[in-house]
Amino acid sequence: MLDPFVQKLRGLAELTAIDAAALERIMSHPHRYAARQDLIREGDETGPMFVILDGWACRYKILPSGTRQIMAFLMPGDACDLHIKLLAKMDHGIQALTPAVVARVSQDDMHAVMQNHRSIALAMYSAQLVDEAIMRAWIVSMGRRSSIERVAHLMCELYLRGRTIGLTQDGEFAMPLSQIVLADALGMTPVHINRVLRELRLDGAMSLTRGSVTISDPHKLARIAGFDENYLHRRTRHIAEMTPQAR
Amino acid sequence: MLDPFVQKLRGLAELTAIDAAALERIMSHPHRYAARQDLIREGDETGPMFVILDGWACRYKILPSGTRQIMAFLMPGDACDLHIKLLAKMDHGIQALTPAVVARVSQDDMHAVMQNHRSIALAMYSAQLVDEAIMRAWIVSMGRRSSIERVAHLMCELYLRGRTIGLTQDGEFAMPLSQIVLADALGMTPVHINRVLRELRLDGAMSLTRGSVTISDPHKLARIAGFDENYLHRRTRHIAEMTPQAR
DNA sequence: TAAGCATATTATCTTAAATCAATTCGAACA
DNA sequence: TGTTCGAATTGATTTAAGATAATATGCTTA
Repeated sequence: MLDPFVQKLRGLAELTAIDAAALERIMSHPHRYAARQDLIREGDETGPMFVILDGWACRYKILPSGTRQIMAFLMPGDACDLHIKLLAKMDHGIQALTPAVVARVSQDDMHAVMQNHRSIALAMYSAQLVDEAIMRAWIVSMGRRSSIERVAHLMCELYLRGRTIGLTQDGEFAMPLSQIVLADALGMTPVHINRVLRELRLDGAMSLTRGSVTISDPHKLARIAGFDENYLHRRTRHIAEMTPQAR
Repeated sequence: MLDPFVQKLRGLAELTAIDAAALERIMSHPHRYAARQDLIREGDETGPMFVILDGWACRYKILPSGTRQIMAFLMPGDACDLHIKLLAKMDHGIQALTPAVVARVSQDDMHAVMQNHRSIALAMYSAQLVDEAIMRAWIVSMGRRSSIERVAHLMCELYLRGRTIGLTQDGEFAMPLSQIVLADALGMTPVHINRVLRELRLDGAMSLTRGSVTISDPHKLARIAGFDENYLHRRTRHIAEMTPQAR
């Protein structure tokens, strides 16, 4: 398995083979989680940094009313919470959405690697800045976009993120999120998500089936979303490459 | 003027007088901005780190439709964008909401100070983690809270943040945000914000007047908001101290 | 292969918040 | 000391999305 973490960081900084080897060393002995299993819960003492190697997870919070809000999706290659040990307790939970393989890296190991490998540190800090930009984009979506724009925008984001780590093939995207999960992320009801997905399908923009998204018309989807990929801060622009026929 | 930046970081880590002096050194020569003036605009090349010394600012984005979404409020003591130079361009703007005094710290200066003052580095990383937690709390609010809960939640957050840097006195809070600005932050219309504020006033929870908030019943306000202060990761709990008569 | 259960789908009805439209208020200033 | 202009307030109407409910579909697994 080509390490998706190394693959992702390579999109943010130049990593040598030596850097990559150092990363792989601290990520040996990954743990397996079942779908719906918590990696860590709200209120738990903060622990190691997690790196998702396979499968998807999310950050989430359950409100007193019982409703859930998902605040971030974590896909292979994503790391969470560099420096988290500085805080005492988790203010939210992290849960596997599919069966997942996750490395747990101690603060000390990570610190040592970043000290000895300058470009890893740069890549990690860049990744954190991009994660913050993604959160801001979610705030913009929830505040000022209609439901169809919001769904389209999230799909554009996830497609481009998935592309970096090889989850896409032409307009096909391996995305294992149920409509219920999407609803919890977008602050909508599953019923309404379903209606919006039908509209996007009839529009010929995209269609979602169990475990997979087909982007039929990337430009239409991006237009509906008002999508501007700048916030993902990739080295090269990719919207054009969302087109199935582009190579 | 007691430096609000030092005051804030002291809430996150133990700083010696020497640490404080080092911070003050790199923040000499602050700039003045008028209300509505941009510190930096979306699309601009990334610049120095900003530290708000006086006044309020916000991170914002203008959508193609012309609507604005505010993604964060910056008050005295808040720093933005440690490491920002790793990214090429700003994906959002930062604008003064009131006349403001802002220090601009170069990446190199900040790096040097963090190298030589371990506790400053720890405080800065903690501050960044708290900023991320605040963004996540905003996502939760926008996704799953009603308009009255959202307004109440934001007020609780700002009150506690303002408290750290001395903007509050008993139940009185110097908060210079107009209803239009609040609307842009909460993803609502100014008209609806106004209706919600009336409801909160009639409820006896809080009332907002030009430049100032009076928290009449902190516990009621926190109850309406479903407010749980854990995400602000303060050393001590403060909700009780929101009560005017508490010392 | 049938049962069970989560997920998806569709229709109907309700509601929270947006939109539209006037005023009113109040600080800045000419 | 009246004028001006942005901000605040209130009412009437519309609408996007929620709530409810009734199937349908399709994996799992017994």
